[in-house]
Amino acid sequence: MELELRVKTAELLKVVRLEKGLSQERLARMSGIDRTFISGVERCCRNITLDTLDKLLQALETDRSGFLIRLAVLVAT
Amino acid sequence: MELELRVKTAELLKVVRLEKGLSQERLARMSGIDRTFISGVERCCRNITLDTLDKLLQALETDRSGFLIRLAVLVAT
DNA sequence: ATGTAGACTTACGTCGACA
DNA sequence: GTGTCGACGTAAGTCTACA
Repeated sequence: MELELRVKTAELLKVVRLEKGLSQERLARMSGIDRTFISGVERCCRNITLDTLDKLLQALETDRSGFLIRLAVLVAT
Repeated sequence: MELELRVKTAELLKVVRLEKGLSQERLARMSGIDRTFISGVERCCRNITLDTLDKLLQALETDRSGFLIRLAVLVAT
């Protein structure tokens, strides 16, 4: 399926954000990424770059390795 | 470290391409991504989006899940 | 707190050419 | 076969404002 990676990443980003108890607003301030863009990413209207994804992961205090493994599981199903 | 995700992804993309015995030229034709851009990505001068990464993985006939796990290992070290 | 809309700047990604 | 350069169109990412 096309777009699979983007869709699953969007899903997982939102899950992790909620796990951390953060609002889009707070994540935006912490990551330096615009809130409206984060909104678009989570609803999968926006195609994110690796650098921007990296910034979000850092702000979420999620280690990259763990995120990638969770993503691998999501993508496999 | 900043850019970690991008750097490690670039590394792994090149490794996988060589494992498959493909040239940048051939990968470009197969994926529909421009050769000069692939060159830039592998040398980490370019910041790729998830959709473009996905296209490259499909052309490389690498399952997304396996790639993400290898990437997780690379990023962890 | 989130979604959307528009206007804006920068970088992604394409293409042709040459070392 | 790869790196690089320059030019180009489109989409990434910012920002303000309103529901």
